[in-house]
Amino acid sequence: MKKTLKEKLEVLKQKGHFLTSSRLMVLDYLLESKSHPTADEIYSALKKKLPSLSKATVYNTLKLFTELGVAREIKVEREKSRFEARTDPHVHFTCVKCKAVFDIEKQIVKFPKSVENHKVMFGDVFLYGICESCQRKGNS
Amino acid sequence: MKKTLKEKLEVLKQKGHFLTSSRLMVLDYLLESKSHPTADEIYSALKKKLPSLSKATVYNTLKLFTELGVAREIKVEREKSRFEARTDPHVHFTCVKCKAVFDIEKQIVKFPKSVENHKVMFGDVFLYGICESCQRKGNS
DNA sequence: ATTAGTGCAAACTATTTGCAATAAG
DNA sequence: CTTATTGCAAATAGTTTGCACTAAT
Repeated sequence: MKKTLKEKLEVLKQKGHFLTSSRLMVLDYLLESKSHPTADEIYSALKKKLPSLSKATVYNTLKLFTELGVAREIKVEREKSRFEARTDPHVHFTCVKCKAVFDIEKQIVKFPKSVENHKVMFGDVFLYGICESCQRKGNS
Repeated sequence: MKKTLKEKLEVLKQKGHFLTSSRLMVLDYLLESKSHPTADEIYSALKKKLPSLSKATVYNTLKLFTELGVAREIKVEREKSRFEARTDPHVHFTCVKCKAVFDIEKQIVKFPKSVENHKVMFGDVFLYGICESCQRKGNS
């Protein structure tokens, strides 16, 4: 279910949404980034290239992408959301020291279709600990 | 690792914290409740019994409990935290319709000690879907 | 030309903080 | 008595919203 830039743009078009430069830039930024950026990080990074960009537009864009399934919102910290362009199911590891979020390729769970009479549609697995880099720094 | 009220109060005492009526009430409320209440829900419920209670105290108390491992903060919605007195590992199921959060007793994952060179300390599994009650209501 | 999208500022929500008053030990 | 805890109000952080302006189609 990994989609390319072109495929994701196709989703926008087909649903009748305009291909604006903010949308292109946010989508491109998400696809390039592995760091699961926050709305504010995306805004700050893109503001340099597109000085007219406003934070509201970043939020609007991320909301649209999330609704269309073009991006995903990750709730590893309560205070702020992080976003990623990957929409295929995968585990996230968050470092409790440096707060970095990593994608884990190894599939460690297979979700059941139902549990205790509730119908399961999707699920998230969040692991927390000390990342490789912080372990090396003795930052534990 | 399921602890009783008395055991949890013991943790407070041993760390030199006062046993105030707000703390007793919040702890008692959490132990009685299966609904994973938000800070505001706890505040509203207890305000009736203890009219002098302030929201800041509820937040202070929940923060202290979380730090001491007496309660747990659950981040199923980004906007607000939910809390529970259970601190043993277990899966949470959230209904996307009614937003109710259920504890799942069945253990569906066993976390590895490390993944891709990161040291795993703990983890969360969140399942989302339609709960039994909403399915019956045809609320899907 | 239309109307969706943008930018700005103001509004909103959940949570935190500073400080004087209060109560647990 | 002493100092942790409380209650209040103000502050903060992230996100949303209303509205006039702009730009994609």
